[in-house]
Amino acid sequence: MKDLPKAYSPKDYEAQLYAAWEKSGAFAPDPDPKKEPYSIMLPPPNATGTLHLGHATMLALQDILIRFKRMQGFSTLWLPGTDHAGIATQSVVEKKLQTGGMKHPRQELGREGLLAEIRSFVEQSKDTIRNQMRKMGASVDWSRERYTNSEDMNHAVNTLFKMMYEDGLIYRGDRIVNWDPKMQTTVADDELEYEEEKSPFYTFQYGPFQIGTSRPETKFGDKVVVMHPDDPRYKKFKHGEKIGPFEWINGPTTATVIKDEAIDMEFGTGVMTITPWHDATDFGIAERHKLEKVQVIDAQGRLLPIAGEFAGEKIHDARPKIVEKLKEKGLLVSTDENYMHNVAVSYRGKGKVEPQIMKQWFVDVNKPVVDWKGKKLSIKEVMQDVVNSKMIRIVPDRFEKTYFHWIDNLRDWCISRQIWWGHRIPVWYKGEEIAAGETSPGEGWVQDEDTLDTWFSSGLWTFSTLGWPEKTPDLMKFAPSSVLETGYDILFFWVARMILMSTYALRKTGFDEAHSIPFKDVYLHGLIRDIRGKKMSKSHPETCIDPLDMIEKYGTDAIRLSLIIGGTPGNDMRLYEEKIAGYRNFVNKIWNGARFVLLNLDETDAPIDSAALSRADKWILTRLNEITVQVTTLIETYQFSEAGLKVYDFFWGEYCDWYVEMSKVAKNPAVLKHVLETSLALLHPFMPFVTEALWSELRPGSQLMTHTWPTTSPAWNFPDEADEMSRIMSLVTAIRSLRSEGNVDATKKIHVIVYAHEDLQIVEDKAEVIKRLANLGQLDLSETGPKVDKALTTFVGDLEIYLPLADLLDLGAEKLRLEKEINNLEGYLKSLSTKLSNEGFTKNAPKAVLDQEQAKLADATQKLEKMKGQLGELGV
RNA sequence: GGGCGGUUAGCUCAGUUGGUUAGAGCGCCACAUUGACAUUGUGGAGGUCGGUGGUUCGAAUCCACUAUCGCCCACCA
Repeated sequence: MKDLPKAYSPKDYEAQLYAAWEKSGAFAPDPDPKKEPYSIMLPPPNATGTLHLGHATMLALQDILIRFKRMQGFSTLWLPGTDHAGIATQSVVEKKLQTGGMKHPRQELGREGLLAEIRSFVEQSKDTIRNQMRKMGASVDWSRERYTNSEDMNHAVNTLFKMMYEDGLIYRGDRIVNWDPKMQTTVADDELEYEEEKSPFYTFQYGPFQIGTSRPETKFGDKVVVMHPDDPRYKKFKHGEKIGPFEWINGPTTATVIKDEAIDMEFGTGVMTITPWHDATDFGIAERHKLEKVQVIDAQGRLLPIAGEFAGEKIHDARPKIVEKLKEKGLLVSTDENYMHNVAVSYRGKGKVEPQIMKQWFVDVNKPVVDWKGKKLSIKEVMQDVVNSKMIRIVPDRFEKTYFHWIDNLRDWCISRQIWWGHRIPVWYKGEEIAAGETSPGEGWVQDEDTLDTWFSSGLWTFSTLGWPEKTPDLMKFAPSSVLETGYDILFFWVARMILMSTYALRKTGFDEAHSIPFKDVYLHGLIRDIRGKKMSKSHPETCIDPLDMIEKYGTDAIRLSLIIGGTPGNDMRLYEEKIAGYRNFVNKIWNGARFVLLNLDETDAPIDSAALSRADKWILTRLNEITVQVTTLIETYQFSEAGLKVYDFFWGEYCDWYVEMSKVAKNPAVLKHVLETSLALLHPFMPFVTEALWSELRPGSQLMTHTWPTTSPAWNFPDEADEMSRIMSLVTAIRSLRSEGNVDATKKIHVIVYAHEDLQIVEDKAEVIKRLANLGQLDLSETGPKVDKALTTFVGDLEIYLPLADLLDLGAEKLRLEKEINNLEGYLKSLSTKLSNEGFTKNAPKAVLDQEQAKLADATQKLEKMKGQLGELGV
């Protein structure tokens, strides 16, 4: 007799259990060389703050996989870590310093001073994150924790940079970049967000043309007017023709006509002037036609001397004045005040982006430098090949399409950032000379001031964390990792970049193609949304859920389940408190189910006696086998929600509601205990804490986390008895339903089909049925109340009747149903035999499939015969 | 403009190669309650699976068209 409290209190167990797991050393991979490796690299959260529900989901999913594989006997590595998140972190810290009263942190603190501030902030964040991961129950190997901006990571980054530089993959060039004047840095194309903005759209007279623009402040240097070559309105203008002089903002100007297909004839007047320095499309046109590029706005967002009287003004202030001047000159044709357009904003720093031409470092994605399957491929082609050839599988597979589309449009990647926080570019300058390397080539060399894009270093995550460029035992054993589990929102940012970096770097350092990929599977989870389906944000505190609050309130197991169940790969999921409370109830149900077992255990603790199994025992053991197979397969195919639901339903709906109830009349402690323990094992990956807590009550001194994953027991498989049992259960349900309607004594005619041992009897009078049932089980069913209710449930274990159709049925309806079913089956049989007589199918299909089809055929034939028999017996 | 996803009970969602009477949780209604559990049990009400057409013996599931909501990419002079 154990004395456990009536309700499970997570707080009393969780921290203590986690500490015990950690102490047991089982978080680290088992060194046994016979065990197959299984590894997951945790997508490193940004070391900028706290974990949100997205992180919690990711931790839960990965922990399920790791715990599952660990129990299955793999040598599992789950490597944790954090990301330094360049722009995001520097921006957060600068903002903090500014709210603290410092006006210009960069100028006031200098490079080293600001970096010191950021470092201490990051250390704090890391601690918070570690603590939260522990609370989530994440069974990560803390001894291998990594950080993207540590010294060894820096070494890996520098080594790779140098390799790429020497291969000509990294080059420096003048390119149009997305300049964030607020953070004073460039931003990558895919780090842009677009915000809708209403701003006036002006049409100006430009020589003989009318041109539209929402940005008149860029128009000072425009000397090129572009139109579509097929536009009939401008047929008389020739490509290359000079126009003017005519009056423009600051006096007369001339222009050149250029015809280019990039122009949309439908938009505005179909003519525009271009500003190559400050617009990506214009830059493209200028490159194609080898046009001059003039800078109009500086890096701080101020107009340059070319703007004449407006020089030095902020664009925002200058814009209305410029329009006013053009209006006075009679050059303003019209103004559309309601023009809606998108403005590019930095995803990280939230600053409005101004395109600029600048000297930046780029990665060439089209240069064929990778030895890949006997050819020289560009990194872009390798990225396509690994997914095309299924070396890497993306789940759900629809994201493969998205991935390919992104790669098809991939341009050279700008990797330099004008911020201080991050990996400083390992390039050194001395006059005109340039050298790449980790350390200064010597006297008088100056290192590049800029840092690398954060994704450059996180792209190395899967292998740099294992010790690359050294060929460490970990790297040899655990790369490539088994699965990358992350949100679909960073498929491009990160997943693609890891594929790029890993294939290049590992191939370059002697790994074959199969060992150069970063991971074998990619599992993408959806985003967690609030009850309204909106992204959770701090601006809506009423629907924004903090995982820590929920853990405090409902326990970790409950929140883990509520994040897993009901979610499907790649689809967003809504979360709300009631759902978490629901799973808290399940946690408590498990607790109490186990309490019952503990109270009813046999002192002898004898093993299951196969010769002394009741029908109920046989049924629950058979069901347990089925569930074990299903759950295993479902987890292996990343169907976590279904897997969790399966055990949930089994444990609550079958084990507790039926088997435990029956045990109150006639119990088999060995079976009770076995099914409970196996269920706990099956549930452990989903809800590690409560299962481990109960396990230690059932088997003191033993650890569930490292216990063997359940397998089926062929000796305890009784499909026929299980089948009978479920029919009996249906009958009981039907009788309960009658009783609950107050119909126990009713004389209403209902036909019940009861197959007794041998002879078929059709009993038309319900009262008669009740009487017979009562005789069989010595029950007085005329009584109502919980006693009868309970008795009905419990006595089915001994009920010696067989019910193929556990229902109360109208005979006419039953006949119709059977006829319909027979008709369907005949059609089914026809299609099966057609399939099996088709040579194309029989020749090409694998044997297993053929056998399966044959079995289906036999099965259906038998079923058909049975139904025909039943129809005959009905005799209606 | 290109692509992807959703639309199933009052609400939130499952339903993976088409197959008995479409499921769960929450909510709702009725009943029950001293022994595993009120964080409970039992029963019930509630759905023409967005629409139309097609394929099939059989469609929530496959195909075509369509409506609507959402997301991603590109473009926006």
